[in-house]
Amino acid sequence: MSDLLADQQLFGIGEAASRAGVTERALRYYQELGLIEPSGRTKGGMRRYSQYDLDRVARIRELQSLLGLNLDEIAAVLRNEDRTAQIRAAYFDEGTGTVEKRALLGESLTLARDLRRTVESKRAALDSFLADLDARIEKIEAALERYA
Amino acid sequence: MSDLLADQQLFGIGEAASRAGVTERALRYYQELGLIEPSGRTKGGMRRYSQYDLDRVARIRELQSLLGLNLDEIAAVLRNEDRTAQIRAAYFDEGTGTVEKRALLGESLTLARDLRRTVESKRAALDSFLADLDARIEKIEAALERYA
DNA sequence: GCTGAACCTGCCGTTGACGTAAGGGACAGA
DNA sequence: TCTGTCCCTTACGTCAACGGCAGGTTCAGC
Repeated sequence: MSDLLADQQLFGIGEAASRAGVTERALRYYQELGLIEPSGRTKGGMRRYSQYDLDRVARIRELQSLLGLNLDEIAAVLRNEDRTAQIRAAYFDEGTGTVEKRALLGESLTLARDLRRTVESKRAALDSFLADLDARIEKIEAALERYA
Repeated sequence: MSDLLADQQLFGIGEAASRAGVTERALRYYQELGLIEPSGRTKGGMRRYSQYDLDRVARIRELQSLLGLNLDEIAAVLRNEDRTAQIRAAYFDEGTGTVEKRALLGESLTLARDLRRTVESKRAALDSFLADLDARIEKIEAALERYA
């Protein structure tokens, strides 16, 4: 149980920022835009971040650097993912009817597929870029070969 | 020969901008940063862009959106590519000695490989991102299957 | 030669994503 | 209780990548 408590560890904004690899200002800014909300606050009003929060920050950075989304678009993606989690919760709730469950799953699937399309098109572009680059490299290597 | 002339067609900044899918302001800004230089000017000083110039703009946008490079980094990449082209020219020049040629090719190869590393790491990250997403999608689909 | 559209060079404005400093409270350890 | 460090909110500053004028010039067609 002490392990469980250790797992529930909360961090101040300084520690959280350094673990997440961002600045404190960035964390406050993300919060301002509604991207994250620290899991708790001390009685005095100081932010306390959980590992879940840190993972969420990592996700934000990933969406930023990998897909080039701006923070508004990221907010939308995160809302979608939160919604999916919500759906999962309702899905496992005995009180949810079958028809309802199917609707929820369908919605969830649509959201995920939308994101997938975005990512896939990016990947395709990147692949063809890489192919071009490889062709160029091979040409140069072949030229060098002829001189070796 | 009229075909050749047609191929050499030059565009004003308005037409060039709309063809490249950017604004006139952006074209002037890229020029300010040394990313492009219109192939010519009229006697009165108006910019004239060639197809080569437009391709270069497309490349700038690609590096921007695909790799997330800023304009300074793009300037560096373009300088590298220009250098490679220069090298190719020298390479086919009879006046260039064998040792020199090999050095030029080596430099060219290094530049291309550097860029390749950047692109490849990005692709890897994107791939794992996509794999995660696919796993999520399959889970949802499986859940839906059980209800069909 | 005239006219309307396209273009020129400044140059200040804007937007997104934070940076940074001020003027205070909160907290943990001695 | 005191002290050093961490943290709070508020608010102005910054940097990249352009946007958008103003005031004058050039060009293409008639």
